[in-house]
Amino acid sequence: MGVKERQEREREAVARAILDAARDLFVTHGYHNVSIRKIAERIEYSPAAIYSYFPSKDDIFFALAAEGFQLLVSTPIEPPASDDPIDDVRAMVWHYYVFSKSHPEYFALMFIDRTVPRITRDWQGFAFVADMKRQLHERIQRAIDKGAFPAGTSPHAVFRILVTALHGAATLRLCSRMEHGEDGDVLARATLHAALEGLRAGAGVNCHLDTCHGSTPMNIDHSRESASSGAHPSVIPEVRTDRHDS
Amino acid sequence: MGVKERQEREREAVARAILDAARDLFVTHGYHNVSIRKIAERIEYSPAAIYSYFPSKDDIFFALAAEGFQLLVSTPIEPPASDDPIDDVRAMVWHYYVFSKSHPEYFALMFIDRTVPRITRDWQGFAFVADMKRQLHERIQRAIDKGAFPAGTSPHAVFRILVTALHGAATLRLCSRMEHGEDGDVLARATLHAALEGLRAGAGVNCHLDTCHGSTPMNIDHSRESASSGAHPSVIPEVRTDRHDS
DNA sequence: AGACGTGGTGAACGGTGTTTACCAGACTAA
DNA sequence: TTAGTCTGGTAAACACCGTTCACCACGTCT
Repeated sequence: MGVKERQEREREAVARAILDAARDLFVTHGYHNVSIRKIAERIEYSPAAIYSYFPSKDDIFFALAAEGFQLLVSTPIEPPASDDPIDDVRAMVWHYYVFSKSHPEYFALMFIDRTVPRITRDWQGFAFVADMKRQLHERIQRAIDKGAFPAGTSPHAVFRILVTALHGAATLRLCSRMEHGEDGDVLARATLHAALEGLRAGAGVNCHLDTCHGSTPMNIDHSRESASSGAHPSVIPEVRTDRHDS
Repeated sequence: MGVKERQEREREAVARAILDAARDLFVTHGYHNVSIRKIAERIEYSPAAIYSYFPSKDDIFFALAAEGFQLLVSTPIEPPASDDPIDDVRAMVWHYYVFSKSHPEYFALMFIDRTVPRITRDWQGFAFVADMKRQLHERIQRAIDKGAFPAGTSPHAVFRILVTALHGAATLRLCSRMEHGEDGDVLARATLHAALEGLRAGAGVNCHLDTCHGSTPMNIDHSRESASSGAHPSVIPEVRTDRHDS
């Protein structure tokens, strides 16, 4: 009777094994240096077998990206250094940097790699990430209400500016573009500190970054929407994963 | 008589053609989607011919990276908006962001791509980049002397913090990790502004980022030197280009 | 017991970076 | 002029890659 159920379980187990093998290999060798053949060899299946679990290498990435976001959201944030609401905000964004250190390959997959397939707009993994963002906004708003930032400061601006600044430090470190002997943590802390002080000095007042209040910062495929960029209209080349239809 | 000279010229012309073709293809298709075969086809040579001009695909990258730094240094900086020394500093670092927009593929090659070969420490292209950095430091020091930043502010800290913050904005934009509808220029300006205001408020005083005062922020191969990192010692996987000897 | 369906396979296709044996033609020296 | 050398370029091969497809064996259902 439980035949279908057992088959289902077995399918899931193999899919799990594929993801585990892919993750392990990605962590140690980097995404695009890992081949379907290597994954297949690791799980002792033929390369073709993988294609009955995932339509393409792209989709293995999608599944791992979802795991990455789950990891980012579910990892508990280190408690702030003091009761100062500034430190509360600092701890929240610092979480982003810590994640880039503790899970570098997930971070690279999710936020850096340009050779990785674009996540399509209607991706199921959106909801819980949006939830997290809402929580962050609320806590920032509370800090503003307590007077940690000048009245009129945009919580969204605070969020984006701090994440952007830390993203710079995280990517410089992760992509080995630090200066010789420079300490990534020190640079990250200093950059975050400067941005925080600037926001305390009023840089987030009347600062409208949100033109639409939409999604989260992942590599979304916006190709169908109007390209509303600056002076250099469309110089940015479309970089995609290797596919045959090129 | 001038035979050697003519041969030399011809060699150089072909090398130039290879680099031009590679650059054009990289700009439109992205670095790792371009094959030696495609470059060879473009210049109407056999793939093997390229290997008598460049030892590997890696070295074509090195040559292009050198061109990129040359481009970054030689492009004139947009004049500052006012006589305020703050605007002078702002204009200098903004140059970095503008470069990420006007030459996205060079920027990605030089500062983002983790799949690109590491530049070895004893690379000839160092000198003139170091020169540029010295000039920037001097201009920042002048701004400090004029009172634009608090006395005791470290010019090196100003430089690194501002570049790091802008690097975040540039990479978020370039890697398509902006929020939906967000304007890259607005985010970049806001982040830079916040960091500048923070430094004006004293975030750069007693801020020692330079442990060694060494190289420039490119992907240097530090493999021979002691890895002096933070809490997660060596989690960062070594990501290298596809090679057979792996 | 026999038909059916599904998961897995080997082999292939068209691509990749790189190496190698070889050749035609330009140059040089006798 | 002729013989020899040196060199730039090539075709073919090697060992990979992502992906597809015809096929087969086995478990399941009738």
